[in-house]
Amino acid sequence: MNKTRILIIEDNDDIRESTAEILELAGYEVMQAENGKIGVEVATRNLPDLILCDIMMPELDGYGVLYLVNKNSQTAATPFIFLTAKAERLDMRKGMEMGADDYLTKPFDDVELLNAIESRLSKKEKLQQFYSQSLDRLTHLLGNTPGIAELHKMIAGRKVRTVKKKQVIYYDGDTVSGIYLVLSGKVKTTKLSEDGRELLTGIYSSDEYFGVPALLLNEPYTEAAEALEDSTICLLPKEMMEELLNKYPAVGKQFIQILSNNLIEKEEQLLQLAYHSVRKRMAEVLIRLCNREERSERSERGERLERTERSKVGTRQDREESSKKNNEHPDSLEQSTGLILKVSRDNLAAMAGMATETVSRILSDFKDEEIIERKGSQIVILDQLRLKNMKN
Amino acid sequence: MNKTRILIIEDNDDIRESTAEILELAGYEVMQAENGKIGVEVATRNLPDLILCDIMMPELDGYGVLYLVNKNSQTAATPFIFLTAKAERLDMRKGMEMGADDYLTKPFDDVELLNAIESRLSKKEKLQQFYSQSLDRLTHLLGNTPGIAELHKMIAGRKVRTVKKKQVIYYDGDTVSGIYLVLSGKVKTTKLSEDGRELLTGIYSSDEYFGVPALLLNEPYTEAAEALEDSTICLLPKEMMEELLNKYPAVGKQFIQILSNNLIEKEEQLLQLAYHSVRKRMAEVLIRLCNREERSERSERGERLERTERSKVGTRQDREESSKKNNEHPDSLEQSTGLILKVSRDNLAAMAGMATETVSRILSDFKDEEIIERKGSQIVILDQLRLKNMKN
DNA sequence: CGGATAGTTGAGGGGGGTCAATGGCAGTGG
DNA sequence: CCACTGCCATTGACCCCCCTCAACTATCCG
Repeated sequence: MNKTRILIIEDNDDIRESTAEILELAGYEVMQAENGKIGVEVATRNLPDLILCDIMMPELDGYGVLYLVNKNSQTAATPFIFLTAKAERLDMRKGMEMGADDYLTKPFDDVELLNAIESRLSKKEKLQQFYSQSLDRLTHLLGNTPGIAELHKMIAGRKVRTVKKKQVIYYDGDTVSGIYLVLSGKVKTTKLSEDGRELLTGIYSSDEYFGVPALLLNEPYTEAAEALEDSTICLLPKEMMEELLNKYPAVGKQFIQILSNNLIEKEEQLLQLAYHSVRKRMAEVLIRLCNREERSERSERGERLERTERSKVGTRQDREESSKKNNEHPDSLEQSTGLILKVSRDNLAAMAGMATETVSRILSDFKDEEIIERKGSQIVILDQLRLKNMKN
Repeated sequence: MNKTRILIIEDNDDIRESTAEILELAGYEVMQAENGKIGVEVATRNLPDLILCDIMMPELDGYGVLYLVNKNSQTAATPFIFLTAKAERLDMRKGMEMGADDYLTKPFDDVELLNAIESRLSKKEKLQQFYSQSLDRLTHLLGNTPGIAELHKMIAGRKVRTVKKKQVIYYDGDTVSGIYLVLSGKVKTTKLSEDGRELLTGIYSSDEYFGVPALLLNEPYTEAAEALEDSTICLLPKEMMEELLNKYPAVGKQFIQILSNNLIEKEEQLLQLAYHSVRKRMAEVLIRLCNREERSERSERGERLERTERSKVGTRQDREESSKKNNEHPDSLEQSTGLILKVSRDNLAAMAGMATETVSRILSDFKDEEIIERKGSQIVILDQLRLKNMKN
């Protein structure tokens, strides 16, 4: 096997050369660049396996490098680690949100450096493997017309980004660089009203796209996106999408379906907000969440054959799944009593457009009426039917 | 010029033959069919210029004939007149809603018959001419990529349907036969809540499509559509749309844009319904209506050169336009004070999701504050800015 | 184990829905 | 021409739903 090749972009000669030395001793092949511009050139020409990059640099700063590297499909999947002085911590978050994979604060010692690099390289491999599974799943589910296959090939080449719970992926008003696909975890999109209350406009889990309408309209986002739990997502850049849309009608049809579904759902929600009591709205929100849950459960079950090796990756996640299975087997029908939802009151309130206190009160009522049960902050749905027939 | 060719479909031999005789005397070329099945065959083979058709027939009834004739693109644009016994009046409405152009109640005399036929033939010509103008307009506006041109060619071949104010075009739950394009007039789509209150989900005027998501999802309508004023619309059947979508990415892109826009607008409305006071919501609804008005006004103005002959067709409509122009010229800026809106309180209430009484009250307040003025049941917008900055 | 964060419960008040009565306006028929 | 009728818009009275504020309790985390 070839040596792993690392590119260091750093304007300070001392730091760059000493770092390079450490890495060479550790058995890596090292390339050096003394500013961002050169760095990008080297990256595109030599396609390193990993990039270390300073933020503060003349000519082109670290953000610029990251942006350009991500834009180029050949280098986009390359792990990218920021090197940064301690004072720049705040800017770091921005860097992470732009798609950097990790960061090291200067001064760093040898161990830190090598650890970060190795963990990143191994993680990349794992994620790549994991993602290729969910890709298979997608392909499997959606059939395999010419355009869709291209779409998936494109997804395959993209960098997988991990976001932590509560991390913001984009803000309302940000310019759009592409469309996002959730590989694992959950992401919510929200709109803020002037007085600061938020409305949850969508929840997206595995295999779902978000940020779609903004991309296709070529306008800034009209909503913010935030991870509900630790998630892995994948950015499909605008240029690629447009090319695919222009070439393959099937891709367009795919998105038309998604948009149409969304639209109808939103109209239903409008009706509910307009004329239904909080009580009924709460019930409807719970049902929406149940349906999501059942759907994703079903799609997971359908795949269980082909990926028994997944247990190597997920640990906590698998425990959850088995606990769900217990509650699911007693009656194997759709009408599954005992579905567990994990949502904060705040998110429930933001979905139904009401105050968190009201959510609390209504859930208490539901519990008294034995429609639901509370397990800590989780909600167990006992009687979907009564939720569906909730009077106004 | 060739003789105009008329097809009579009628199972009663006496009526059919006597009618045929009258028509031949009047100089038409006549074809006869003694039941629906034969009628459809003759229609597709000989492509008559007009079809007269009984409703109650063995083998295939009038509705069936109409359905099949409309489905075939070669015959879809042929004027279609129902012949019906007096007792069947109620069924008639159904026939008209399905796309018949007129009906005659048996027994009818010669004059009635010939009048109906001639008026229909001349109207067809006028409409065809008018529509080809709005087609030009569309093509002009949207550029002329390969797919779009096909789309317009298709529109050109379609029958134009006229609907009267308050006439329902489709109901919630109806199966979808195609997508609608408004050529003139205004159409609203509404959803009904269980307790009968309605929410207005969209208003569509010239050159806008409605019924889009239902078609593209292949599911029944989730809303009802009704004409707000006398309108002309055009149905683009499902099969054709699918073919175009599969062939031309540009067509798909077009609809993606429409859907995305709709989606973002709906999300904005969700936010408003969730957290804004009725007062602010009312202001927002008025602004939405103003924007629509200004937009359609602008697109009309852009075209005024190419269609001076239009005054032959519209009479009432043109008077409206000139009255608008008076209120528009004083300041030629966008910020036009004095925009006139014609909406019923009920529709306003349905748009904002509140009670009509509340609409009344708020409009009264706005009038006191000199933000609007009332001219009969019309509303004159005096101060858009204050509407936009309405506090919550 | 505190300190923070998330969730629950109570009291109070106002925004906006409901019901009902009245006022305007257009269409209809005498 | 007016009276009659029916529909739509307006206004008032009432009161209930749900939001706000506030205090309290549970849960999670270092």
